[in-house]
Amino acid sequence: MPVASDETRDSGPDRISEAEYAVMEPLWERSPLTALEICEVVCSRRDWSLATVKTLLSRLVAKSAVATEPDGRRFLYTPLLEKDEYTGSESLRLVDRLFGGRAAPLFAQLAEAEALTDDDLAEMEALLKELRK
Amino acid sequence: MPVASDETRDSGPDRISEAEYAVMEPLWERSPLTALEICEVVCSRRDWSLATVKTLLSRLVAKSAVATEPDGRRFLYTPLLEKDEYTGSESLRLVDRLFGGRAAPLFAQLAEAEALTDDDLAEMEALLKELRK
DNA sequence: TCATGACAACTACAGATGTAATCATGCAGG
DNA sequence: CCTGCATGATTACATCTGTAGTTGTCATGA
Repeated sequence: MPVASDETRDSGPDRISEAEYAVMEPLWERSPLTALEICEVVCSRRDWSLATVKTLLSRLVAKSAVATEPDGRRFLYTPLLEKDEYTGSESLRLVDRLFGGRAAPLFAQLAEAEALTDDDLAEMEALLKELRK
Repeated sequence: MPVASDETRDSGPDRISEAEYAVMEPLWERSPLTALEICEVVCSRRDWSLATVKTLLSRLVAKSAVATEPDGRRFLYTPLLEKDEYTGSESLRLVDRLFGGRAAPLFAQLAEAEALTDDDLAEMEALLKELRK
């Protein structure tokens, strides 16, 4: 018979919150980092205390979004969830939820909000050309 | 001196949650609607009770996202927040948070996730042509 | 050796969110 | 006239989120 499943459920792809995302950012820039190094980056931007960063880090560890590696006294944190994985799934979620899975209306919205820079237009044009080839 | 500000703060553009969004959808399709009519649309999809829909409606009213108009015994609900307003600001938020305000990387992500249909590509191409004119 | 300081772990707590049950009230039918 | 259904209002409650304070532990320098 199979081993009785212990409580450490794999939990699937737990969504990470906005505050947690802020903690991931420095890790995506460079890793591994200590809690203090992460705080140096985000605590000023968000006016957080080091304790807050640590709480968020432990939640991220619980969600298997970052890994820890002991380094003597402290821990080094490394992202497990890749940035592209995250931005990709969030983007898909938005398109699905708000635009019925169609990307064109999203694009139209952004255009209407004048959120498209000339650079964006140029890059997208290039991308489109590539895709239709 | 200025009038002492009373407690009814205008509260600004309160964000609406995902569940609340589900209640807005039928209203954007057709309005005004009664709570029951809304439930007929969403309660099956989300496996909700009528009570849940009513709670969400009252939260939306509190956030000034929908308006009520008495109709004898019950209320008729009408959206105040327009769909485009919502999808637009959500889209902007996503682009800002995840892609530093640039839309091109978002589309690159979607392309990579193969979330762009041929129709999307065609529509976007047309729109691009329009925008660069 | 002993106090200090640096960390991670644990605890806290208010507000938002998801999901409803219960309360109150007024109209419609007997 | 009274009672029951329909409907909004009020209350409930668990979980998630944002934001920390407090505790326990160890290593290091006096």
